[in-house]
Amino acid sequence: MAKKSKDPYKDVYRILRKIPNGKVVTYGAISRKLGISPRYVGFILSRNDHPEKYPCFRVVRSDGSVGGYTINGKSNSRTSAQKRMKLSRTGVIFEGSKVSRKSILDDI
DNA sequence: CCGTTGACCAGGC
DNA sequence: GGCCTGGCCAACG
Repeated sequence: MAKKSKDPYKDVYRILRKIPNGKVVTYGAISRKLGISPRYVGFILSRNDHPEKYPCFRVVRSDGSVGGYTINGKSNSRTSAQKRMKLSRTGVIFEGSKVSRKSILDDI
């Protein structure tokens, strides 16, 4: 049941830590789990204080496209390319420009 | 209090 | 694949 967290930031980071290698979660799955809007999930990740420390690159859009990626307030084609590289390096399978459905955890 | 903005989602064309 | 619309919740000025 999607109960609202008191500290969505903390819960998002906790979820990131329990994603196994070679898997990703969607913004929607997190939003349903925490009872917040998917937009807010992205907003939280964009304000990630430690982009190198937390595997925020393991969050993708529901259609399998990688979505955005912000580092130090910068988001552009280069950072999204980094996101894809990190994903493939951790074992995530790509089908063209999208993440394979098999690599996506629809529920947490 | 109100309007705008977001690393989104689902549905339609 | 693209574009648009309505909805979502919180943050910000």
